[in-house]
Amino acid sequence: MELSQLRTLIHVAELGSLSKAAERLGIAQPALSRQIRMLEEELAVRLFARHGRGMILTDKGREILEHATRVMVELEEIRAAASDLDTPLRGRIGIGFPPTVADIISVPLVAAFGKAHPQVELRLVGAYTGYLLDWLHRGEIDLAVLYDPHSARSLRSQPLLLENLFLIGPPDSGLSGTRAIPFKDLEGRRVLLPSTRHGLRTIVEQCATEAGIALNVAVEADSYATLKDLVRHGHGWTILPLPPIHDDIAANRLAAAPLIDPVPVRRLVLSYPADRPVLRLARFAGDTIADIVTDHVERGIWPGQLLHQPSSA
Amino acid sequence: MELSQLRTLIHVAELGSLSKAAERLGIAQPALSRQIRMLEEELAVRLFARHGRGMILTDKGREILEHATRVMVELEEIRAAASDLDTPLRGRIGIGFPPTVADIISVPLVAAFGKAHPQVELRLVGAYTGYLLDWLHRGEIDLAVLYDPHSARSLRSQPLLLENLFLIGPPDSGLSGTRAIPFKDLEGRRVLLPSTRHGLRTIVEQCATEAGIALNVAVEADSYATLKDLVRHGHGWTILPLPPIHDDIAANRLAAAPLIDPVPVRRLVLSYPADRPVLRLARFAGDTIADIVTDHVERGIWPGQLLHQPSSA
DNA sequence: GATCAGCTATAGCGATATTGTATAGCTCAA
DNA sequence: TTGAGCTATACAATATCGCTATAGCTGATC
Repeated sequence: MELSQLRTLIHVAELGSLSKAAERLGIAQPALSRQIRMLEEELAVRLFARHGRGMILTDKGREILEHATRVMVELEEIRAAASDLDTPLRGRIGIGFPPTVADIISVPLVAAFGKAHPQVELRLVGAYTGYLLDWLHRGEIDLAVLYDPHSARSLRSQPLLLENLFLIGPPDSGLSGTRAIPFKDLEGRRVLLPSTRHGLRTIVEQCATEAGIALNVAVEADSYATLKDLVRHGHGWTILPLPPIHDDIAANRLAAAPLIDPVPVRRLVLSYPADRPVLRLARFAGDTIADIVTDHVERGIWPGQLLHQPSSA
Repeated sequence: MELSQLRTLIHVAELGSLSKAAERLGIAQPALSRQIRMLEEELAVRLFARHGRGMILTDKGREILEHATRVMVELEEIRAAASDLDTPLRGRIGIGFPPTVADIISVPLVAAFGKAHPQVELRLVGAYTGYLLDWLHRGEIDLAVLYDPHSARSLRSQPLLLENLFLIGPPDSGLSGTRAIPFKDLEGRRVLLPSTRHGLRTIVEQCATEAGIALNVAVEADSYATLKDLVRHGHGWTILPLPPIHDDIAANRLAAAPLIDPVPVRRLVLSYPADRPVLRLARFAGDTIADIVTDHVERGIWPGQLLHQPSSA
């Protein structure tokens, strides 16, 4: 096995043709034909099925291609390690967030990339966990911040934060950051919540069960903006994380109080596809996101309990 | 860069000598000298520091060696993929468990290896999470089942199970699997628990706080056997997972009841070091452990909530 | 300080491997 | 049927690799 053979395998697989690969690589077509033949002979395996106009990978060829690709990735990492490490990274990366998390993290994340790796093209995607999971699996994004899904085997996740949820009411509701409200006190009161397919709703209902009460869910709305508006106009209270409410509280449009007995929390994780190595670009993005989360929690902007060790800088 | 150069790098690094590597590889020493020189020239990096009797890796050389090793691992995976997949794996693997989990998993795990990969040498290690984490980091074990630690960045974890904890009393305590006990009922009652540095204790105290009560911890003991004995002899009640109690309940030596408001649970995860690729041996072990956990939960032997999708068999 | 053992590095040469050229042969579209 | 587009093989040319010979350095020993 030689690196040139693996390189040829990769290019022929992508182009479906020895002749096209020869043109791309600047090597005569018969040379590539023999490289593939010698690789197939050494492994005693048919990598390609030939037909009249080109060749396509067999199942076994596809499997071996994945390893060959990883070899190339490691060689790139070798070259990267050998080169000046301060050299800015290039390329593009897709990062997914739940909408409210995107609001918090986008600006400092873009600033961090702009400073360290200005040539990187960022693609920041805000969507709900179900969509983000789908895009991770399909390779349309490279990593995502997720509210804790029941992890598929194909994801590698590292916990970031247990995010506290707060009771949100109108400004004259008497709710205060300094006076915790027992969950039981919500019995009989009108609450406005996202729909049952929303993870936050599941957590709130779980807490109601633990507190031994039934919730009076007057309205379901999946948009935080809608929920906030309804609360401001006196249609009931809601339960949300604090960051999207921060400005409304400062402007005395809304009030918030912590909940206890029990304390509703959501688990935030950073997830990567498990079947692809985490490249330096994704690693930088993940580290930066973790640092931003840490900073926001430590400054009190984002109430919750950190679940990871901040990276040493 | 050529594979022969990477292979030479690996052997010279290990032996600290071109001459010794030449002897091992059956190639003349000047040929290896030129291979290393050409690799250093291509990468524009000093991989080795030469001295009078041999050569040792530089920091950069050590970093590049890790990638080179991964390349070799991927090549082995290519050869393995190419060969008959039913061929039993060989080698040795270290797997760590918390003690009670080891009791449950060891026999079916060894049976599964014996059937599919009889030539694999298993090393099953029972220890508490702190020790297991340390051994994972140091490479003394290859994967571990852990009660959910605050994950270090260097681990890749996949969730397995939310394990329910039960209230355990003597047979005449009136405790029954069919009658859940509210956590509040423990107020004022003598309870026997592991010490404060034990994860289970943390969870129980957290639940007590949520229930708004203080626990009367009469005795601390880290051994489940000791706790069981003390309970049997009427010194108080304890809170433990069900599997280690299973036989005692069947023999009417102990009684158990679920707890609610809140329900105490522990999160079980399967962890691998993040800085090493998961080889087929470790992957087989991980899949098998997940299957055993699934089987035990589905048969009711291990009460809890599965957190992963069972592998399709 | 001299000598020797143990090591790495380079030069030159022959053997081997790889690539390029020429071309045969197959498939498929027009 | 013809021609375009492709893969596969044979052979020659070129590049690479390993071997031998040996220079030079370091460090242990006497």
